[in-house]
Amino acid sequence: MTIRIYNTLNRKKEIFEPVKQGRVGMYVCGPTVYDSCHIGHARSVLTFDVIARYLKASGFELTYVRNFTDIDDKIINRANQIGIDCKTLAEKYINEFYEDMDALNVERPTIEPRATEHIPQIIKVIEILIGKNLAYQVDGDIFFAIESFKDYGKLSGRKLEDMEAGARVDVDARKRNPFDFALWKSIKPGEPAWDSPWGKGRPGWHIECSAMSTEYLGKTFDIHGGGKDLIFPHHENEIAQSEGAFGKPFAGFWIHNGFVNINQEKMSKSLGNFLMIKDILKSFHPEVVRLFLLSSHYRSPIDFTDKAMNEASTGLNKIYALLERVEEKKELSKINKVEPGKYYKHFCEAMDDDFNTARGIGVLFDAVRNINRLLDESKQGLSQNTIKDIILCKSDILKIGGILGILYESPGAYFEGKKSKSLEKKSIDHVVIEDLVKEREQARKGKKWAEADKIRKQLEVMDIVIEDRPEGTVWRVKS
RNA sequence: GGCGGCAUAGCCAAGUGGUAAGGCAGCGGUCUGCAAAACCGCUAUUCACCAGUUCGAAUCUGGUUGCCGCCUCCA
Repeated sequence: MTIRIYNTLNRKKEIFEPVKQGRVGMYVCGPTVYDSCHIGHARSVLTFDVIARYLKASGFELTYVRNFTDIDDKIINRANQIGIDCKTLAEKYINEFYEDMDALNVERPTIEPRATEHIPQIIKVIEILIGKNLAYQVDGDIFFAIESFKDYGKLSGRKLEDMEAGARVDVDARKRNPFDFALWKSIKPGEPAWDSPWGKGRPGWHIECSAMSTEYLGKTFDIHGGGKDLIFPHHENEIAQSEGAFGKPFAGFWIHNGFVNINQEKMSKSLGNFLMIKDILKSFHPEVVRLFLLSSHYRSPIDFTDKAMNEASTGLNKIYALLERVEEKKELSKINKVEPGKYYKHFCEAMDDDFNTARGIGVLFDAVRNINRLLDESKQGLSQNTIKDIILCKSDILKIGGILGILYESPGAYFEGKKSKSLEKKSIDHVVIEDLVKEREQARKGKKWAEADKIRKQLEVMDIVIEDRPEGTVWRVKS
């Protein structure tokens, strides 16, 4: 089984081969912790969460590093605004990040380093760069000299000459080239600072990732990821720093996820349309968020709309309803360890092709339909063969769910949770519904259809849907 | 100005040389007291447009149009 990954570095899909056979080192740029996480963060984090899960499931021993940028202009500004120190601010948003991502069932990376805890490593890299004449000091600031690094621009496909033409960059007369960037910034009043050979100051934005990835994954590692926007300048600069300092190839594969739009608009401060994860989770089940975000390929842009979310919700219901249907059959409850079946294999084929979760979700629905069909066809009882097929297929569904990070609730808990949440929102008592359902069942027993239908209508207004099954009546909340 | 991406049914979305996955919505059917759920069938002779390469293209090449992103903090 070979995995093919679209490598931003070469702008094509390439066969994935890690530096060390069987082991993968992956570094992903995490958030700058100065504000709550929005749906765009969720997409990035989920993309790499699924990649990490899949690599592990494929047998790789994975070291997954995702950093927190906990010192930076934005943090300083925000902290000063609110009147608290940077550390407290960062701590607050790191905790929020965990709350959001735990809610979204994101697995923790192997290591989650913070910039402020790696100042010595950062200083060391800067010293090497100065020693190699790739960086220069002006007052207490250190800048990287991009013209001294011959490969500058290879990730983003930029040429220095072209960039200078229509560039909009801060003019800093002290820089040799306008695109030179700060490795170290000297202390300013009211800013946190650390001792360094160049006096008190703090690291620039890009250097932390070079220092921390090297610390935990080595000078050359396999995968470096992040949002598309990070390609330039952030990742370009990381390459310049790391390859400049160590003279070795940095990351073998560069993976970048696409953006999330809101109703076809880019999320931006001016539009004020940032959708925060914690707010989305008030309206939608976390697995709906996952299913929605994973239903497009990670590199494509995706448009967040209520309609799309409701469709994802309908889809998730369908899968859980199937799982519940299987659970209700005693003869299907045997839990034996089952080898991967054809649906899981098809899913893996999709994932091997640049982590194509969209195609994989198609396979998931195929599997769901397959079991529903088998159950529909066996009204008279399940044959041994059918039982075997269903157990295998269900096991595939759960395996796929494990990679996508969905279907981890029991169907019962899932539907109960939905009911409670929906009824709570409408301030309707559970008991009221139960009573109406019982009343209707009585009416039906007496074949008083008009009365039964009237009650059903009543429930429908409350977004309650009735299912009369052979075993009895069940009610659900409309998705 | 420079760099890059995208255009597939009513909507969402896979498919990168071999004859259009999947989901939602809709219609017809099975089931049902009627429904709901589920299943079955139907719903793109066609993949923005034009030319070319090829036995064969949604897929490759060139061009046109339209949309979007990055180049400034941004996932």
